[in-house]
Amino acid sequence: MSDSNEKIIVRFAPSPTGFFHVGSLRTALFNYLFAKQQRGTYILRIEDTDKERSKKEYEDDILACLKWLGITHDAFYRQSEHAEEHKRLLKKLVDEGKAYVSKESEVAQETISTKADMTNRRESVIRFKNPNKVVIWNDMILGPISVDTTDLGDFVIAKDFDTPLYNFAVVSDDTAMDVTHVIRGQDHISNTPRQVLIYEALGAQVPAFGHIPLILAEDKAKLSKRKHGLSVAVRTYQDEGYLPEALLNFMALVGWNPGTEEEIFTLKELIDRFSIARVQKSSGVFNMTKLRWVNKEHIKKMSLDEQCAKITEFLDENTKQLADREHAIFDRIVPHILERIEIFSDVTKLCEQGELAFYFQAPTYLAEKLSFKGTVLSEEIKTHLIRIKEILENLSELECMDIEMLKKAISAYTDTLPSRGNALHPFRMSLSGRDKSPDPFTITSVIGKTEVQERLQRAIDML
RNA sequence: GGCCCCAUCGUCUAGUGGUUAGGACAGCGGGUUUUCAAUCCGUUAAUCAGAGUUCGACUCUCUGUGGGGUCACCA
Repeated sequence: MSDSNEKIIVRFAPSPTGFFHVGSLRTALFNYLFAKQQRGTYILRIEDTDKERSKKEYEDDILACLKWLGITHDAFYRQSEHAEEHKRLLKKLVDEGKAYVSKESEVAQETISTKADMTNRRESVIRFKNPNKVVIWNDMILGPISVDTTDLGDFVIAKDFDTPLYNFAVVSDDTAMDVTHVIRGQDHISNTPRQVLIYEALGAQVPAFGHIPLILAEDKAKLSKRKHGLSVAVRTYQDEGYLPEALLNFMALVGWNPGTEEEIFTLKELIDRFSIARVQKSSGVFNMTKLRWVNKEHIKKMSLDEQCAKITEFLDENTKQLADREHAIFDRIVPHILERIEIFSDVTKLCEQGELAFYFQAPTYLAEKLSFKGTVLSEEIKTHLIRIKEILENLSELECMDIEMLKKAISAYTDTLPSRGNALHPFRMSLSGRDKSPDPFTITSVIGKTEVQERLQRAIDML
């Protein structure tokens, strides 16, 4: 553990070998929260030592996603920028006899496992001289862990002096950057003993380690590619209209809780409440349904302007044009759209399923649809619709826009009927033309008295 | 298989020897509703198993079982 007056330095070190993954996102988040809460430094370091697999495209994706999420770093490095330092330390270890250049030709035949590709193997590599001791560290999350490194053998730390491998490069960089706390996924536990050995060989201060639980798919298998329609790429959550803070909020909640019954947090609130001691030991399942719920809670907290802007962004072309032309109507639909979505791409679905069009344009439908449950005679329906039209006639435009007032006026009539549905169903159908839609009072409050009168008349004419 | 880690409702979790084992999401039921959505109320559901320690174990110990991670000249 560190002194309380020692400044905390953490890093998030993704390798740009794939699109930014939600699992990595949580590692970044926990590092960020831990650092920010204690006024420490959060470093972003791109681990690009694997020249074959690293791509600029992936680095750009990581950076863009992090920016979208609002996880801002205090310092930025690429591991490849530190080649000289890696080389220097590698030479130092070899000079001190703590590592050695190993000729592989003799050992090759027996050592090579089936998955290793013989053609890519070199005739010499740099191996770490394993002191074969028991390494113990007190994990910030898991508690004491001890591993006998004897069976690790003299593991390879570099292909040559210019090509360090992961375990060595990480220790070299973390040392150079004075990283005090290494927070990473539990899939790194098995790397830790090797790294501790390297720290000790370098005579460097060993940082504190905290291995956070992994995130699993619904079938409890590793979160990989597209499973159960769930994507692992952070980018897709942005594309689908999730709010960055909602995603962060949800990710924080799998593997951590504040110890209270609060569940919805802004990034700022997460920083205030976070505690590494309350991080879970066991892995958690990524539950998309709950994510959607969290997202909806965050949507509710947005300002009306923000909500409008976001909805507009996800309108399909056709609806967007209608909304532009009739923005007064659009403004009035917004609260009703909000009721029907959990993520903003739901808005696009609403458009595609025709659940918004009737607000802008009179619907077309079959006359028989006007009959409630198909049992009411046209003559009766006609009577009801004419009556409703008359009631509206006596209401002001303003009264029609007030759902409660309107409902009261119409109910005065429909409540006298044996079945209100006989009148209210055709009323609603004449306005929306759909089997399932918002109620006629809501629609009236959006489209206004005149338009309703017209639609009512069209229905009456159809009967 | 070796090594390491983990284990409370379907899922995320609270709980740190004595609780009717709490909350949230989902589910189910109901209220409100012409319908859908939304909303409100209610409700089903869990301590992996077996020993031990103890007056008393979800909680401590051991064993078993189950799940996961890792065993690269990737990171």
